[in-house]
This record gives sequence, structure tokens and C-alpha cells, in this order.
Amino acid sequence: MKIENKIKDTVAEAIENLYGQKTDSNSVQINLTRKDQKGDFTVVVFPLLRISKKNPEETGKEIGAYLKENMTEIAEFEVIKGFLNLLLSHSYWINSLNEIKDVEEYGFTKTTEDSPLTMIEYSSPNTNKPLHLGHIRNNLLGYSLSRIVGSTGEKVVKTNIVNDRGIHICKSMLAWQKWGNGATPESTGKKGDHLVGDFYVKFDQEYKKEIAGLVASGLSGDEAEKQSKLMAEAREMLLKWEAKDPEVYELWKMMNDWVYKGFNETYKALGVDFDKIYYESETYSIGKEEVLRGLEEGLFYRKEDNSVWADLSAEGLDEKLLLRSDGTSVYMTQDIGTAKMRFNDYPIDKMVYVVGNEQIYHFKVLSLLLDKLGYKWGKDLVHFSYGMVELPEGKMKSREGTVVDADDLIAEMVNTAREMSKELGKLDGYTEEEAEKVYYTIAMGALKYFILKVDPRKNMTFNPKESIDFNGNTGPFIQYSYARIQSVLRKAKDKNITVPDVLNDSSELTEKEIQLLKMVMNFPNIVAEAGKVYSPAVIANYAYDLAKEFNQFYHEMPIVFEEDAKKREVRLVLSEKIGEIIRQSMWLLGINVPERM
RNA sequence: GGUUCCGUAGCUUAAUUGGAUAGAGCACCUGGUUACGGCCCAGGAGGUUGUGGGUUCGAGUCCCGCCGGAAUCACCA
Repeated sequence: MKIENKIKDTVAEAIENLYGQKTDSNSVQINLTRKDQKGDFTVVVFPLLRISKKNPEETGKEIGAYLKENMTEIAEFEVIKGFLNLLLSHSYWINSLNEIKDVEEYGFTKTTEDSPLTMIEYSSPNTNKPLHLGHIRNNLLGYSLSRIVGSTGEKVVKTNIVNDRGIHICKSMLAWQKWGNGATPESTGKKGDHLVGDFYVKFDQEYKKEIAGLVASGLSGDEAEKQSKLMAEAREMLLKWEAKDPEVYELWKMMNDWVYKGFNETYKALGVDFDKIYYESETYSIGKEEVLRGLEEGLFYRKEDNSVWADLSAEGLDEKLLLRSDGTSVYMTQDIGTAKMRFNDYPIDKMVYVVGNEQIYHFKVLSLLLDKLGYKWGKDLVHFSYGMVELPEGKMKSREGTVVDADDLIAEMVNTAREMSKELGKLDGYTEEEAEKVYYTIAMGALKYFILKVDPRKNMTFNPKESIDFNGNTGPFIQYSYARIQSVLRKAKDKNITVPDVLNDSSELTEKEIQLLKMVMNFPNIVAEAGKVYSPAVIANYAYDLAKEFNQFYHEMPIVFEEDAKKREVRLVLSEKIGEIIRQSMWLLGINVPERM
């Protein structure tokens, strides 16, 4: 049994014995003791005064005395201002370490056949431009979430919905036809997604020129947009695409393939992957069918102009368009279709959408619609929304060219990591290839950690320079701490120091060692917490605290050079376990740790 | 204007879900350490937790009103 629960039970028992009233042990409030106070666990006595009818000091003392009497684990207690602080014995801590030291994947819950299945959708790119910093946040959050949820005992399916159709893609295609001169990724040496993105930009430029010309000839802005020939051509192309016009369709396939190749490179560099990819071009027609089914069942209604709507005013929302008057589908229709396909493919218990917070309203509506259409997870689907990524210079705006390209950013991070590592020269003896791998690990650790450590809901500012710092609350600092532990363990091995299977529980522990053990044993709670609130940031902050605490310990006392064998053994086992937990924590964030750096 | 989210030190952020004196990092200033690795330690400065009320033994956290910022409210995706 977990010690927290044992304390709770015993407190309940104490109350019954002392004051003659039964209490639910779950209502007993217990926390880890604040760092600046003596003690390990704290029982909050205020809520118990109602029962004891005595002052906080007295109540705390009576309960404390009872606990000490009845629990061998408790060595001392102290009551301060209504808080009962309990100090556990050294042998308790060493025995706890004995219990967990050989447990693999400590803190993770294994999935079984009957585990619930959660599907996590993330990434969801458009195929008309390359990925940028905003997508990076999405991908990292989604991937980390899938690992966290998967470690709390749930089955996870990672999925991606690719927005591979629509007017925006026709714009790129049209620009390529008009001004591309047959350019291909091979002929230009450009990554496919970048090449297509260039034509998307080209379209926008030419379109603006055309509008400016029309306005100069005396039209108003609105009229000019209506009269634009370019836009008309793009729309015409979309209609041809929907009609599967062979020429348009082939062009669409070819350009999308270029983009996918490019995306796959970026995904690989980011270290993310998917179990199942859906394409909007395959789901939008299913969405239409679903909407028509809903229409037949009287869930939706048709307006005079033939468009189809859902009335959500009873739920406090507006009317929502589901099919245009010309019968074509909108964003919502496609998401309904995708949901249906997924539901057919997997026995989904819970659906999580990792999508930016600008779409909160959309997902509120989607949830209601899916519920109406009879999907059991529709009502409580989770829209994991996150804030924007900004730069120190200000907001990213694609029109103003201040977007940070994902590939550029990754390359820049690797360069910085290489320069810094070379200066420090700890990789002497590594081959070039091995060293490159380490640079990459550090670069991605910096990038990923910096983005994942902040509360997802908040808008964040990405500062490349700060993120790759080796000190402070950064990924490389944690990676460094891990590498340092491995270095200590190697040293122990060199000196032929071994540890017994079971540590002797009679040795004394220092404050620092106990503090570290407490943190180690709190790891399972942290994982559970992160899974519950869907927050990689919880893991990130924990990993940092643990690394920092270890570094203090490392500084304060010798490990390998400790003369007393019993002490040395405890410290080695503790160090090894902390190394494992740092590795696991970083793994949950999708970050690798190097043996040396 | 309606709805939703956010507001903590110069900057980036945390706070065990309502608990003790709001805790870190970066940057800045003193000093000390630096056996296993760049670490680390002590101290200084920096906070009316946007603001005013309310609930509570107890509020950064819950409720209400303001102020500021963001997003959204399309036959765009």
C-alpha cells in the first residue's frame, strides 16, 4: 500500500479512537511537507477540528502521538500552526528504495486487453505550405500527450488528418501551372513542401497585384475581389477537382506527393509519427452522407436556398452551416466524416483533438453534432487547445514573412548545439557520425523542452538562444544531468564497485538523500497527474526539479569516492534510479538523453 | 457587442487543485566553492499575484464587478 494511504487510514482510525467518530479516510488531507519545514508528509488538521472540538495544536498532537504509536514508519512528528508534520524513518526510505530499485519502467502502467482506447489527433497540416513553428508546438504536444496517456495504462492511437483539398491547394496548383515552368523538387533541389509553398505565395502576390490594378482602374475593393480572374480560375479548378477532371487530379496528386515527402522529412526530424493517417479528400464525402442522414432523421434542417443547417440555439449556440447551397461541404462536414471513418476503424472510447485555441468554438459545435449523430464519445471529446507561439520580435505573420520555418529552425538548433559542444570538447574520441547524433539529440532536446515546459493553454514566446542554454530550466541541462549520472556509474564500474541485491536498511541517510527519494517515489503520481490534466508541462517541471536536486546532492557528497560501503551503495542505487527516471520523463516528452555530451 | 481563454519579479515561468513566509530560471550585484563534468552554495536587489469587493479558520487558486490582452462569433479551412 502507498504510504500516503496508510497514513490516511491511520488518521481516520485515530479520529475514531480519540473522538469516537467514524471518518472516511479519503477526506483526510495530506500533502508532501513544504521544503522549508522539517518532515516528509503533512496532515492538515483544520478540517478535523469540527470533530475533535479542540484547538489545532492539541488535535495535531493527539493524532500525531497516535500515528507514531501505531506506525513503525513514523519516526517523529511536529505540529506547527495547524499542520501536523510527519517525519518517516530512515529504514522506511531505504526499504522503499529496495522495493523499487529493480522495477523497470517504474511509474508507468502497462496496458492490457481491456484498457480503454484513446485516439489522439494532432499535426493536421494543410498541403499548400511547409510546417512552421506553430505546427511544431502542435506536433510536440500531440506526440508527448500520446506517450503520457499511453503510460497511464490506456491504449493510444496517434492519428493525423491531412487537409489535402480545398481552394488553398488549388491556388498553389494554379500558380505552378502558370509560372512554374515545370519545376520539380528534383529540378530545383528544393524540398517538396517548400516548393509548393513558394507557389502558394506566388499566387497571393499575383492576386494582390491584380486587385491593386483593378482598384486603380476605379473599382472598390469588394468589386475588385469579385472580378478577379485569378480567383475565378482557382474556384473553377476546385470544381474540376471535385469532378475528378483527369488533368487537375493528376496535378493535384503530383504536387501533394511532393509535399508529403517534405512533411515526412520534417516529422522524422521532429521524431514524431502516426499510427493512422486520414485524408480529407477521402472523408469529406462521408461527412456529406452523415449530414444527409441527420437531415432525414430530423436532426438538421434545409433552408430555402438548399443549404443544410443545425440549430444549436437550445444548447446556447447559434445555427451552424453544414452543407452549402451548392451542396459542397464545409470544414465541419469534413470533421464529421473523419469522425465516422475513425469510429468504424477503431473501438474508440475517447477522442482527443490537439488543435489551436482559435478553434474552441468549432469543437464545441462538433461535440454537440457528433453527440446528436449518436457517437458515444462525441459529447465528451477533448479539444486539447493550446496557445500561439510568438517570437521575441513579436507575432508570426505569414504575410509579413516573419514565420519561422520548421526545417530552418531545426537546422539552426543543430548548428548551435554543434558549436557549443565543440567548444566544450567532451566528445573527443567519438566518430564524426556519433558526435553528430549527440548534437542532434541536444538540439532537439532544447527545442522540445523549451516548448513543452510551458502550460499549453498559454501563448508562449519562443527564444532560440535561451532554449539551448546548458544551464537553467532547459532541456540540455536535464540531458547533461543524465549524462553526468552515467559518467558516475561508469566510474563505479571501472572501480569494480558492486551493489548488493538488497540494501542494508541500517545506514543513516542525509536530508538530501531523503529529499531525492521522496521525489523519486512521487514519480508515479506525477505521471498520473500529467495524464489526467493532459499536460506535458507537469512532467517537464518535475524532471527539472529532480535534475536540479540531484546536482545539489552530487555537489554536497561523494558517490564513488565515499569510503563507507553502505552509504556508497545507497548513493549509487539512488543515482541510477534517478537517471532512469530522468530518462523516462524525457521519453514522455519525446526527448532522448545522451550517454555523454 | 456576445462567448471563451489569459493576466504572478525586467524577461520566461511554478505553486501538490482552497493550505504554512508566492517558489525557480535567465539577466544584474557581493562573496565562497569547484575531488565524479561545465556544477553548486550563501547573500543582495526585484511581488499590493491587473484591480475592487465577496465566500472561508485560510484565496494566486472559488464567486461577482471593473481594467488590459488574445481568440472566436463566415456558404474560409
